Parts: sequence; structure tokens; C-alpha cells
Amino acid sequence: MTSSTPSRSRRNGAREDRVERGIPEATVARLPLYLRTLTALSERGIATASSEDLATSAGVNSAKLRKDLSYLGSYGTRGVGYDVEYLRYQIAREIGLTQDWPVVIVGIGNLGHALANYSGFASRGFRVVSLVDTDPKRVGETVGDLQIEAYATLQQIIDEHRVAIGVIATPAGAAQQVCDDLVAAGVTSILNFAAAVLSVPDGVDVRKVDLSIELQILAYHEQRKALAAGGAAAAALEDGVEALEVDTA
Amino acid sequence: MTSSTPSRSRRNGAREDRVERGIPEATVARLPLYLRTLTALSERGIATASSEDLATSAGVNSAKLRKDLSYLGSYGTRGVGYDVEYLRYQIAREIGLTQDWPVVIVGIGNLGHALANYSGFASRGFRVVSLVDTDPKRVGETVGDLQIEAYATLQQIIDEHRVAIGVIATPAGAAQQVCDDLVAAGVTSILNFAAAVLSVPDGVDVRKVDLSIELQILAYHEQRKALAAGGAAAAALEDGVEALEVDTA
DNA sequence: AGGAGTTTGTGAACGTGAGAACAAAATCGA
DNA sequence: TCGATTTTGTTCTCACGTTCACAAACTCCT
Repeated sequence: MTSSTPSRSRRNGAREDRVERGIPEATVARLPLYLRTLTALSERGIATASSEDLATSAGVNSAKLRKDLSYLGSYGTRGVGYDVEYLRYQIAREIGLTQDWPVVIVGIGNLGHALANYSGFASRGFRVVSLVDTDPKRVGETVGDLQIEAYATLQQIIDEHRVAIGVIATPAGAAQQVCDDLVAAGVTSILNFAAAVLSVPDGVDVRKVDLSIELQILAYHEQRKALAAGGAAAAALEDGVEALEVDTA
Repeated sequence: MTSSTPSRSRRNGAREDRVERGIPEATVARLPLYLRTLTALSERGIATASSEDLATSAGVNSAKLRKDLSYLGSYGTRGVGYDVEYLRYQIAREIGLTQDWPVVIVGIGNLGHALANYSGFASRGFRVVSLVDTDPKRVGETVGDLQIEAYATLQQIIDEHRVAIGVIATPAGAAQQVCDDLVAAGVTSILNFAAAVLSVPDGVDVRKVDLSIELQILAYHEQRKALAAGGAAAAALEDGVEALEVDTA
């Protein structure tokens, strides 16, 4: 998914390695969580926090948190903990939130609307610079403090605002075409809310958020819980009866 | 996360093991994707598909897909492939989509609105039976074909409709309280859209969808790409200059 | 100054997941 | 009926991620 830059030069220094190889995906995915936790602590006027404190607030194991942070550098003080403000800045810089990221949203239906108004973006360095829809009837409509623009102006918008990140909130059928157009216009990161698998050239990152998939995963576990809690025999029957030998513990 | 039911009885049969241990999390997360792929093929009138076909459509490796499917049982035919309709049913049954899942959404702001109107839920066996909001002014308002109900009626709603899955779309500050109330009322699976870490008792599953985190992950990769593409020297300077030795390949 | 107490950073062990590779099982044509 | 061909199901290996456990490094108190 990430542009594969295999290790080219071999040299000492963990810091150097980080620049070369980057941070493990799993860690990257947690950094925003830590950032949010630190911001919350900062707002409560807390200046220093141990890995244990942070881990509890973030809902993770403290060893994992320490290891995650160690990929960024050695920003803690043994016997003391981490300086909240300092660590917050370091994580923000690492993720790239010390700069401003212009974002364009394509497809202003129910979800697009909600995303356009979502305050969580603006407060974290993301600026929705334009809303685009393929439906000409919607063009001109005001959402939040933006007007919906014509799909034909996509290229112009992306050039003008130097947009690198695009959000797709169209129906599934339109998603691949929109994706292709975004990529052609120079977008290299896409957040996809459409229920479709997007194919993109190398060097373009795609992340997908699929609401119904999340619910389905919950449903699977929910079903298992229901089965485990007494319905085992009935389930075996419904299942076709392979081996109905309930171990009566 | 999942209720830990360690292997109690030891017996042969992969099918038996599946029931005991369940399917790997990573596989569970992909089953809905396969399901969608199969539905799409079915609608195009395709009766049979090889693992290669399915894998391509789903955007995964074919070996991975075969291994995933093998956890459910042996539903393919060597030399032929999988019967689309049959496999679709088996996956649906495994996930628990042959039954209907009543869902309640709490917090009908921008996002709650969008979720309430989201057609992707209904089409996959999830039925939004009630919308709840803490703001008394919103109560009675119509969204889609439902009316927003008072927060105080939460318990009653959950009992009446036998709701097992709750969706939290409130501001972060209210999320934990709502979560506690949902759990107290009998909900055992929660999909959380609020930017907060929820703590729940054992036996309750939580999945979170955080839009701003997804964007931040993209931003990290985007920044790396920008750095890799020429800005390396400038970045090293800004970084504090540890060792500015660019390997000129 | 020195010892007791904290807390980080990391090495090592373990578990899970991904992908290559191949034997087993099916179809098809002669 | 038999060999050629296709495609599944599974084994094996490797990479990645998590957790434990502990030495190193810091503070604080006497």
C-alpha cells in the first residue's frame, strides 16, 4: 500500500532507520489516538504523564505505547514520564499535522453533508476547501460555509488549492470513476466511504471506511455470543447436525 | 475483545474447531467484503467463480481468499471453483446475516442523520428501529421514516425491539455515559463514531470508526511521499540535522 | 553523596497473519 | 479408461505485531 522503498543504504542510528523505513503501520494507526489523548490531558492542565497514564487514557497496553513512541525518538525521561506538550508536538510533527492539509469531498449526499460539517477535521489541520458533486442540480447549493461546485471543475480546484487528499462519498457505482479522476488530477491519498474496492496506481494510498462492514463484524460476534449462551444445541441442529455431542462441563 | 472461550474439549474435525475457536479476526473482517463481491457477481448473473476471480474482484490475494473460505468449511469444487449463490449464503449465515439485527442510533446530529438515512444498513439485514437524542428539542423530529425519541425511553426501546447493537454518534463528551446506559440496558455490541475511547465490561464488543484518524494516517503517508520526492535535504535541515549524508544512488 | 524508588527504552519470546508452493480432487477430451 | 488440465485446500515459511521482563537512567530523600 505504502510506496515501497526498500532499505537502500545501511548505516547505524535508529533515527536514520526511521527516516529510511518509516514507522510500522500499526504504530502509525495509533499515533492519532495518542495525540488526542495528549491534547485532552493538556487541556486539563496536566504537564507530565507516565506511559502508564497515557496508556490507560488511550486504552492500550503501556508497553505497546512505549514501543510505539520509541519509534519517533527518545522523548521521555526515565523516572519521570513524558512532557505532555512536547510529546504532543513531536507526534503532530511526525504525522504531518504541523502543516495544513486541504481536502476535497466528492459526492455530497447524506454522508458528504455530514463530512462537510464535521468539526473533527478542521480542528486537526484538515481544511475542506471544496465540495463537488456530479449532479448539476446540486451545484450552487450551500453546505456549511461552502458552495457545491461542478464536477467539471475538479482539476482546477485541485490545482488551485494544491489538494493532495480526496474524500469519496459517492454511491458505489461512481466511486472508481471519481477515484480515477482524482488521481489524474494529482490527488495521491484517498479516503473512500463508498462500498467499492478501488484500484489505484502505485504511489497512491487508499483507506476505506465501510460502515456496513463494521456492523457485520459486530453481528458475527453477537451471533457467537448468542450461540455460546445456551443456543448451542439449537444451532447445531440448524447447522445440519454434524456431531451433536455437547460436552456437559 | 471477543469473549474468551478457551478450547474446552479436544476432538477431531476442522468444523468442530471452528465452532470452538471461531474464525480469525482478520478473516472475519474480510468476509463482508467477499459477501459484497459475491452479491455483485450474482447480480451480473454469474453462477460460478474461481478463487482467482473472487480475489481479483475483492482486491485481495487468491491464496488468502482460499484460506479465509476454508475456515468456513469446504464449499468449493476443485477444478471448478465456487458456486456463487451457495457460497454467498454460507458466508451470510456465518456472519449472522440470515437473521435481522435491530439497531438503535444514539445522537442524531450531522452524522446520526446520515447514518439513519444510510441505505447500506437496511440492505444487509440491519434495521434501524429507533433514533434517540438527549436534546429534548430534537425529540419528535422526523428523520427518514422514524421520529427521534427521548433519551429516557432508551431502556424501553431496547427491551421492546430486543436491540443487541447500538450505534453512538454523539459528541465525544457524552459517549461514555451513553455507552454505559446502552450496556446497562442490555446492548452487547457497540459501533462508536465518537472521538472517545470507550471502556466496557467483558463480553461487550466495541468497534470504533474515527474519521479524523483515517485522515491523519493518510496525512502521514502523504508527508512521507512529499519528503521522499526531493524535499529530503530540506526536511533533514528542519529536523535538526543529525546526519546529512544523502546517498546519491 | 548515596541509596531507594520510578519509569523509560528495548531485547527476547510468543502469537497471529500473509503468501508461496504443492498435493489432492475434480473436469474434460480422446 | 486414462492422461492432461484446472483449481481447491492445506502445509510451510517468513514477516509483523504484541507482550513480558529487565537493565539503564532519572528523581528524591536522607
